[in-house]
Amino acid sequence: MPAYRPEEIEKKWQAHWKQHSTFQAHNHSDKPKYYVLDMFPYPSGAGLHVGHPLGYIASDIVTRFKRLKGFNVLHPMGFDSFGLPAEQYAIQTGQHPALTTDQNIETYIKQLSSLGFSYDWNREIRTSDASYYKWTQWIFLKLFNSWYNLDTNRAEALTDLTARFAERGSEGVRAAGDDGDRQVFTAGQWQLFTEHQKLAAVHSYRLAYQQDTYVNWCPGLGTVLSNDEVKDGLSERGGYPVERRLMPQWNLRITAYADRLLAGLDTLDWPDAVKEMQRNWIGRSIGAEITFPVQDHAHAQIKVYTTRVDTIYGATFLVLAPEHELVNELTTPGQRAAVDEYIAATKRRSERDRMADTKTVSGVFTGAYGLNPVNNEPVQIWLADYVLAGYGTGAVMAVPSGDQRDYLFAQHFGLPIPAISDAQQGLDQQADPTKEGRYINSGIINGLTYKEATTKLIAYLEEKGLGRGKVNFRIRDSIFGRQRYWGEPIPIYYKDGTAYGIAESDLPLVLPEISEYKPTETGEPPLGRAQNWLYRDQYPYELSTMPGWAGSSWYYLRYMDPTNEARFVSEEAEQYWGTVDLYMGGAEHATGHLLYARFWYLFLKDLGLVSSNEPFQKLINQGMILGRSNFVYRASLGWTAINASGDIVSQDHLVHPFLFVSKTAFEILTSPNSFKQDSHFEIKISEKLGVMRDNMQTRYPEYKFEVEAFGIGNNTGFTPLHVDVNFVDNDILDINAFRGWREEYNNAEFIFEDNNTYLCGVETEKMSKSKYNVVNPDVLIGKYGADALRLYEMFLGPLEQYKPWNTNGISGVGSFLKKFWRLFHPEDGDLAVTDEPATPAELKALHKAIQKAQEDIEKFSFNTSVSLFMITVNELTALKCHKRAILEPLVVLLSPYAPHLAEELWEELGHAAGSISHTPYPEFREEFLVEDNVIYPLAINGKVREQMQFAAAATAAEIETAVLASDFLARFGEGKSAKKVIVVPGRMVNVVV
RNA sequence: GCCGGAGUGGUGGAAUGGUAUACACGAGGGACUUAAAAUCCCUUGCCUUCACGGGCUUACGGGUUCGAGUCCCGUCUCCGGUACCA
Repeated sequence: MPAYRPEEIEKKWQAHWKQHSTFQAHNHSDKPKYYVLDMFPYPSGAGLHVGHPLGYIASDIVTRFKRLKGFNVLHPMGFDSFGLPAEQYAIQTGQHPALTTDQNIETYIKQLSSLGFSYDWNREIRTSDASYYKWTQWIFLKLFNSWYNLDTNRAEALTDLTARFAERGSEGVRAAGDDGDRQVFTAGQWQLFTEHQKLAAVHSYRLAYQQDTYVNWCPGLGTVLSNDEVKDGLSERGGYPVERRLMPQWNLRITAYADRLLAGLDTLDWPDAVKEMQRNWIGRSIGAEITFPVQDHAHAQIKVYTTRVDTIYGATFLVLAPEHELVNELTTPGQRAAVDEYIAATKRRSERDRMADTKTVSGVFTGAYGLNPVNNEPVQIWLADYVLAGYGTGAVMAVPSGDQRDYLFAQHFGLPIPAISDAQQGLDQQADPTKEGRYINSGIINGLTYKEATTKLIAYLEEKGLGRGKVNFRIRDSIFGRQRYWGEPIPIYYKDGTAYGIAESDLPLVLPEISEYKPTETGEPPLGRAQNWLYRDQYPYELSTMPGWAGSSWYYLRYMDPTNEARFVSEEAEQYWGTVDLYMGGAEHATGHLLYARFWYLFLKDLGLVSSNEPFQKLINQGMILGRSNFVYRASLGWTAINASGDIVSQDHLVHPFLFVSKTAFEILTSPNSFKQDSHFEIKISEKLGVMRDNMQTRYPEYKFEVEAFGIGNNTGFTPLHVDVNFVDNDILDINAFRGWREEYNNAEFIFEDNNTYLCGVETEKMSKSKYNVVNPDVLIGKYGADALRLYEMFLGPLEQYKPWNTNGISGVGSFLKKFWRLFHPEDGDLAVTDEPATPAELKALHKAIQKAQEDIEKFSFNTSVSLFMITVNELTALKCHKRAILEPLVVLLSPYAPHLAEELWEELGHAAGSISHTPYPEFREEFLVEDNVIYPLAINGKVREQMQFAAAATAAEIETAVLASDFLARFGEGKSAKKVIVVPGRMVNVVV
């Protein structure tokens, strides 16, 4: 084998691995197991850019390393293949989303294979396959047929609940969810219920239930979105406006698990940022629910939720959400018109306006008064849209001296702001939420501290039946339906308007074919178009489909046993593989997927179907690779054309050439204080304009032209435009490629740098098509090989960090691989590895590498291991080392990073093809690192002055004596004497003077 | 606002409290070549000096320490997340 030719050896080994299923993981093994999971990709039409494989490369390195360390590694890949983009495309083109999805998956598999990833492709799954979504539907039915028992703190079968109803009625059942929605009945009444009535009574207990819910409705996409799919009031996909709307929806009762989801976080080895995001998302707060009677309305009561009961004497008014159920009843005739108008105005405001506009204070007085339960003081009842209907009770007691938002409201509407603590300060300026000091103006808690007051008030309110301590969560039940086609059908049918789950034996409920993917004319979801789509030929099915996160909430379990037709995963497989040991993926899933998947896992655990508490033990977020955009600077030119009779004519029909100025020219010409000495660019421009004018003259001889450049000396005359980074090398523009890019640039003219190149501007931005900064891995693999790309992505910097992509550096790892190759093939000829014994220097280089390579992988510090390999190869090259004893272990060390190269060299060294993947990792032997002598830096007061060599065995005292006996102090001590000598054995000596 | 993370050469970045700037890119110079590519060698934090050398430097200001990029306190900037959550 002559020179290093990645294109040949990479294809060869990829084919070998595929043909021999080299990376197949077995469900029975004596080896310890290790499960490495990549986050489930959605196969988008754009394919992969260089940012995508970052995490896959890292996880593949870990996978291959663990195999060498003797683990049975599960490292699967599959596709989250239901989803919006394919469906949007289907609506536009009429093409079935399954088709485009399949094509996209093929592209993904091709690209992933070309990077040399060691997936067990025999376990590939796709969420849109009926054999997979059968089990997603099955889990849904389990949720549908379960309730959450607060006494046992776990999900239980609904049949247990109905048995209990039959025996004892609804009395004493403590279930997760809102008891306000539930009926109260005796066992006798239950037994007299019709089937219909029973189902209605039971519905509000289910973990999957249908309810009128305020949703994020996105008219642009024709569907509802979950909170984590909405960013700044716009849909995350497509950027369409989103509005609040009350609609019947399927929901999953994730709130039942809020406490366990929160507590479980403490057991996980995850980035703090992700854990913190989940904590905030769950949003547990400890407070109290307090009832305010309403003046002149004997039956009306307003319940508020507060985390600061201690401030109740400062509550001078109440604020209800505009949607609050008592609004109508409480509004006095005098305020009726104002209230109606306010509610109407609130509805008109989109969610986005409401979020954008948190500064303006708005609200309206209802005319009614509540009574503060601790002192019977009347307090005004207001409406304002800063109070959310969905959180707490939809009503707050406003304490203007303690809460800034209440303060602003009170100030705006001229309501009183009484102080409640002797520690509050600056109340003429702003609220002070302090918990310090003693209470004042506060009835029974005057003089008490925060802690004392809270305890006393809760006891007092509980005794009077007007309040109780309560824990609240910010998290809401998850909406579990989309008014879309391309998703799992929800396995529900309706009989006389009542929802039934279909029989498990009838699963899967296959997604029917339809003629068009749009909603029906009557506004039903696309599934309304399905012909004769009825359960058992008579009952209509639910028409919404599951959201994107349904299939991805349990996929990691299916990989353990992907083809099982009898069970979602066999007990054996689940017990062998357990949970994911390393989960690699992006931080964007922090509050969506990662929370839903944990929820489903806990639910399955309650049903006894899985054996642990948390599905993902260790999580690593790979940072995003940002694009490096290049810019050209277009000059604004003013053309004048004059015809034969001397009139200025319109030029719409003429083609004008563009003029682009290089970066330095742009910077000088747009700088407001450019001086005359920099004016050579202006001269260049006016010369160039002359040439351009002459060219126009030649092209359109019927006119006379004048042209000038606008805006020199400020920023208006030049427009920075993104230029495709593929036309740019080291920020130098390829003029010919650029001219050929677009027709209108064919005749473009340029003002160059002084070295006659066109230098582009640079900025770091997200990688995206529209910014022309997307770098395609296929191109780089073609040029440098997959091994080089793998190494380079790791070499860029710490895995978790966000970092800009710059293709320039890849040549460095390219030459490293060639150097590595040359250790084996010095003359670019046949293998020249010798069996000579290794020298101590060579052994030291090798064992340093073995030690550090392992440490680095265990710390997920891949960038430093690449540097380490470079250093090792530089050392061995300098030592002219071509010895098997050194190179053979070194190939194994490198193999997780550059597997193709390693396989090839391994085979050349005489090993069976493909066997490097399961060979043992070289053993580190410390004795090779031991040196006879150590060079110590000598410092005066911490400042290093020179070096001195000592025997490695020398004691601190010996070194101190030797240093003081030398002329070191005389030369650097500035005549002072040593006060103290610090000797750090093996490291350094510091003399204090 | 709140919660995370990060500030080190022209660039990406390295550094168990112990010689800051490893490794790589880029740049400059040289060798080989008819030439190019490839490859190899030298220089490359900043200031100062003909040179030897000297001084300064890890966002900024303090502190702890024999010794701080690293630990502590304060400030600033950037990035990510989140937000009328009562």
